[in-house]
Amino acid sequence: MANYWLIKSEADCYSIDDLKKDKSTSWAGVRNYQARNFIRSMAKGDLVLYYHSGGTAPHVAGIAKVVKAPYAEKDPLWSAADVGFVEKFKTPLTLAQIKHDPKLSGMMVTQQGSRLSVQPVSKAHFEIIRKLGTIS
DNA sequence: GCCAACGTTGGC
DNA sequence: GCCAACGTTGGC
Repeated sequence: MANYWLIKSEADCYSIDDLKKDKSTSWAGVRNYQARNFIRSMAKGDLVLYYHSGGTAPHVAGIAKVVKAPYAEKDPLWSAADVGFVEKFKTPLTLAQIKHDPKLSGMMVTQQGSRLSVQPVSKAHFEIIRKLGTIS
């Protein structure tokens, strides 16, 4: 069964445009045990919300997918997975909008102090966000 | 740039 | 094993 995730990146560090240009990238360097465990739960084909943190209005910028199952980094304590570009949203969905939408309540990213850079997302939430981001 | 929230480190 | 100090994240 496919799972859904949300991964964070600072837009001026590695944005969805960078991912689009590169086609895919190795999602490595996560140094948080909870986030690492989520990475290890990823499977090829899982869909991923690509979230830009930082900036004036943090937002979900588009969709990526797991293109290579998780593997150990050089240091076997940590894991990485490869994610590929799927689509960039016509209308990025801001964190404010997510918080405001009752259908999206309970998402981990809206909870205070959630600093996890890799988070699970429910199928329902994923599909709502994809729909909202894709309409022009 | 500020600061609250959170995770990690390290002395005891 | 506790907890204070410290570093980092990330919204605002």
